[in-house]
Amino acid sequence: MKPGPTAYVILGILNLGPHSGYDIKQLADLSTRHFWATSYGQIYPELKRLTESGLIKSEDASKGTRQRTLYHLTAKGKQTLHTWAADPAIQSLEIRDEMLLKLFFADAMSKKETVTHLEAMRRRHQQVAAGLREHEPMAAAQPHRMHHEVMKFGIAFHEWSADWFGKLAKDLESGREAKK
Amino acid sequence: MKPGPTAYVILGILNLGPHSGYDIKQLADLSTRHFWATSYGQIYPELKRLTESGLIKSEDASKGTRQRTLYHLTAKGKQTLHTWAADPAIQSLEIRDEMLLKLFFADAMSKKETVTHLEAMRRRHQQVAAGLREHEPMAAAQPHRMHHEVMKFGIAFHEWSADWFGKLAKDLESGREAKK
DNA sequence: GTGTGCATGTAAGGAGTTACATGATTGC
DNA sequence: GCAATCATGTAACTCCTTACATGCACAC
Repeated sequence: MKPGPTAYVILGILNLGPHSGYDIKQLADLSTRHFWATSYGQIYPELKRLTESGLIKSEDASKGTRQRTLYHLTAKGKQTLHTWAADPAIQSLEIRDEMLLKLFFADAMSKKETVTHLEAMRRRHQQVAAGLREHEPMAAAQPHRMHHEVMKFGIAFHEWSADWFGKLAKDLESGREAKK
Repeated sequence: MKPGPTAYVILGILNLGPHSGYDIKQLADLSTRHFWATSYGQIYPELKRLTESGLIKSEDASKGTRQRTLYHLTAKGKQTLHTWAADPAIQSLEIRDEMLLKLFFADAMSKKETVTHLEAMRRRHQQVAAGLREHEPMAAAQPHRMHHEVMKFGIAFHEWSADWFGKLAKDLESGREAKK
């Protein structure tokens, strides 16, 4: 059983240093979340599998009676991570956007409802961009350039999207057609 | 059991006219695929469920011994579709991009590998945009404006992305830092 | 006569979410 | 004392993909 992308989220984070399952979740939420989300329900079982495969190793870091387990990459894990990352084969990109779906079927809406909907989409993208912006300083401060670049991509994408839907809303409202 | 977004793909397509399960798949692949993909494994069972819920109705359209079933919306189905579409509540947007994930963990790559990877990302987005472009005339020809607008958004998004990664690749290669 | 497209479906399995359960520590 | 946060995990469930199975019709 070869590891899926979620396993590589874990390996990638552990490549930055030893972390607990809890840590991994927090870090993923601050960084990879906007293009690859994870949950505890995936992380803990995956940590077990990766340990069994010898890609990571656990070490007890409990404090008193409070349990804590740190994981770190093994040489094999590091190797596996690198092999995966360096493989340039085109990988899947999947998007599931329910609002875009609603917009697509907007015949079922009045023009006014459509404009409202477009406004909501614009706001959503702006909010996501703002959320990412908050964490940007952190991404800028750490030494891994691509961490920051990927964050910048996320911000730029959501701002660009907000813009696009804002423009379409305006066009629709003013009744003009055709938009280059 | 309330219908999920995939059910609304079906309802939305049936709102355009009666179609078979096969038709629905073809149409979805040409239109909603880039932001909400579906497969036969979802469509056929869902058609059964929607029929049982009274949102759609089947009618036999076999030709000789060759089986064919057309489905069309009932009044209740039309109502359900409209209620869903008009609900402005912010809906989920999910992105899963394995290449972005690899890029994020690019510490595991050399600079040269990273540039190659960025180039691959650029090409991927260009290819997707080109694929959508092919279907654009069809989207432009039919009377539902939002069908075309959503298609235009897809094209613009992938072209914008291709551009972004192309620029980053150039920046990295020329060794310059900071990119506004 | 044969390959391509039309047409319908299912079974198995993988991936991921949600809700739940439990308990310790820290700061107010 | 109480709330928030740290910390680990599981069970049930939904959603979706993939692979398979079957067969007709039509154009070449």
